[in-house]
Amino acid sequence: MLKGADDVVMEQEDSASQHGEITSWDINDIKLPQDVRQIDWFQEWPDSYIKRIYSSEDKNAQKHHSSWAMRNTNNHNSRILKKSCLGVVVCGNDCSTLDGRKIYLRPAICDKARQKQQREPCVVLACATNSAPLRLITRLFLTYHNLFQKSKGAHDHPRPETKIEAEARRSVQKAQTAFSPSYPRLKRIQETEVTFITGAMPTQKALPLLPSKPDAYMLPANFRGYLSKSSREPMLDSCCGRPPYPGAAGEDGGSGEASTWSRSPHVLPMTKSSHHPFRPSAGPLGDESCEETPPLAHSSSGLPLPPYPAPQGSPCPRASGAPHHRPFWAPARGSGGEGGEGGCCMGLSHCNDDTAFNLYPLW
DNA sequence: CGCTGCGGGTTTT
DNA sequence: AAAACCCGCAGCG
Repeated sequence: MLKGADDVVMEQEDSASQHGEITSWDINDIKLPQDVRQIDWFQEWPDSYIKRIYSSEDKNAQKHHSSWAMRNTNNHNSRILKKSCLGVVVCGNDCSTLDGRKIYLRPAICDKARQKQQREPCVVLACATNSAPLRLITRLFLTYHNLFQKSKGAHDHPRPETKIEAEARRSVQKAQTAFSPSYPRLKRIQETEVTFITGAMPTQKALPLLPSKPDAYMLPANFRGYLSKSSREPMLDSCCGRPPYPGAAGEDGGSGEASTWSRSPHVLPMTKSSHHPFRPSAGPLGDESCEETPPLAHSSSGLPLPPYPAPQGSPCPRASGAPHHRPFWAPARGSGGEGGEGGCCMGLSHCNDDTAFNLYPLW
């Protein structure tokens, strides 16, 4: 059944090898390579079939973080930690914001919390829906053996919020509830929406509610059909597995199965985490190789991104978390920090896209 | 309160 | 038999 996909992933593995990565090991190996020369940047959005080796300095790798909502899946092997993706939470009403974008919330990891989450109203203004059915898609598995990581399968759903974004949204919701218990519910929802959509973080609460990068959980209307028509059976073959435009078809090759959702550098959220947590403190490759960021020629297609060679082998931090990707209009946080790096992401394509996304009113 | 890792038990392949 | 899933527990922030 999955043989086709297996073939694909094998090709992707080959592709990874071409990048010089060590692929001679398997996560199930009792003895994993000791003399690791190639250390990978932490993959915040692991997708498709990828094997990576992280630095022992990499705290995200140590903690087995992922921006996908992953839950543990017991494989009865204490040496190996296996996780499966929980998918993404979408509005049960299939609602959209005024500009047609969808919201993609992060599923709670805890079962109880997730059930509770699904009883909560949609965060989108004026959406009276009380159900936000969870799309549970577990085709991707992450396997960790210490700092060795292997992902298998492909996400066939959009990226949800990052953990930090979800936490921020929750805290904002909570705060608003606490502040005004008698506040009309809808009103609260509206404000929550505003806050969460603008990406306000706990640490940024003092900042004005500037629009941010909701891209991670808000995708263009083009993706509507995907969710509304095939919310149960995503059409991998006809949709995600194919580049949306001819130009990208050539590079497709074996990576076709890989989800395009996660291939989108600019579908990445602008989060606090994006600024450091998912960025190795010191990478073996430095800041080079960011040229791997695709020359986004997506504007016409409307799709947020073109598929591009899988992230594996791409140590570009931006490719995995849009790190210092501050909106062009956003004030620099603090006086120093990553300010100096912000400029490197001011590529036109990114800016154009971000501009389009960020300036869209959502309510 | 929710995330994370662990592990026993069960179901599916 | 192996893989995947379900569930509860404990530690932690």
